[in-house]
Amino acid sequence: MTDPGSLLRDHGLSVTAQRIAVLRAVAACPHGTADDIAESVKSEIGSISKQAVYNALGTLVEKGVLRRIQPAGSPALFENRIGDNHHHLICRACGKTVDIDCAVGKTPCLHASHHHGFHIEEAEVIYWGTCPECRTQA
Amino acid sequence: MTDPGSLLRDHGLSVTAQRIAVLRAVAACPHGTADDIAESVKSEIGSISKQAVYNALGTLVEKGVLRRIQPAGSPALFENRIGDNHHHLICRACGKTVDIDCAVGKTPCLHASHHHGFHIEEAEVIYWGTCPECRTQA
DNA sequence: GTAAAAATATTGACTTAGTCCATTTTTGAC
DNA sequence: GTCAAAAATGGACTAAGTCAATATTTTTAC
Ligand SMILES: [Mn+2]
Ligand SMILES: [Mn+2]
Ligand SMILES: [Zn+2]
Ligand SMILES: [Zn+2]
Repeated sequence: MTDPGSLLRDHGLSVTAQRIAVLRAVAACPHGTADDIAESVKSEIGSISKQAVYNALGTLVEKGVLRRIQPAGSPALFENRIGDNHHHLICRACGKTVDIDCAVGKTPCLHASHHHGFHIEEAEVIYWGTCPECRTQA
Repeated sequence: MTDPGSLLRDHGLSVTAQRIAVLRAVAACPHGTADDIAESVKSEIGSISKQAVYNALGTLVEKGVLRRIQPAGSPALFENRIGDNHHHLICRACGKTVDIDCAVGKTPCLHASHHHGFHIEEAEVIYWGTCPECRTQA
């Protein structure tokens, strides 16, 4: 991982213990919720306020350092794998989330057939299914 | 529209004033929120409880009569256009939501490149962009 | 048509995933 | 080191639902 301090400085952000810990936590739990991140940060630096977690995550997403995924029926998930337009496959039963490479590459992989005059910025793809573990249980 | 009474009966559901009104409301406001539906129902039959709205919508989605869309940062939306696997294009600025015909056949992106042993049931696609109105304002 | 059983609706408390805001603390620039 | 700007904290507040007990309506059986 890039040094969190430089990463923050490179994006014009002040370097705080909380932001550094949040960056480390996201690296440690990919596709973690704000709550997962908070727990991980607490175990690393002792304490952090809920608001600081949301602020750090929000700012870092804004700067393009992190990516936020908001699957239906789940709190938002965060990851630091960015810039490759990858997608997600989520288990409907247990919520397990895995990365799926975009079959087409790095450029936006989907083009709406008729765009109604909209300017399209992103095509978000979520695959829903059942993971191997949940499937054997059913 | 199919007669709401028969539609309910055909799916083994009891026919109640609330369910009929909810079906009419969804037909009247496609991509409406539970709240939109509730307002529409109230103007039609006088009153309905919040819970009855959620119950009716939930049951009808379960039976495949309605479809629920849950875009990031928005309450769930409901529609009665089902069975054609169409997608949605949403304006980031104002939330305007329009239908987009399914891209299957046009892109390889709808088939996960590597499915990690999951059984994939659905590929959900949401296009994010800016609608013509919001674009001229910017 | 009526009565009992089953399904549904109502009400109000409760929950989750956040946001808002006033105050305190930390950071970066000089 | 001083000071202004930025960030963190704590606590109240909100939106979008869910839960559970009770009341009402609908269906089924006669
Ligand atoms: Mn990912
Ligand atoms: Mn639609
Ligand atoms: Zn699973
Ligand atoms: Zn718009």
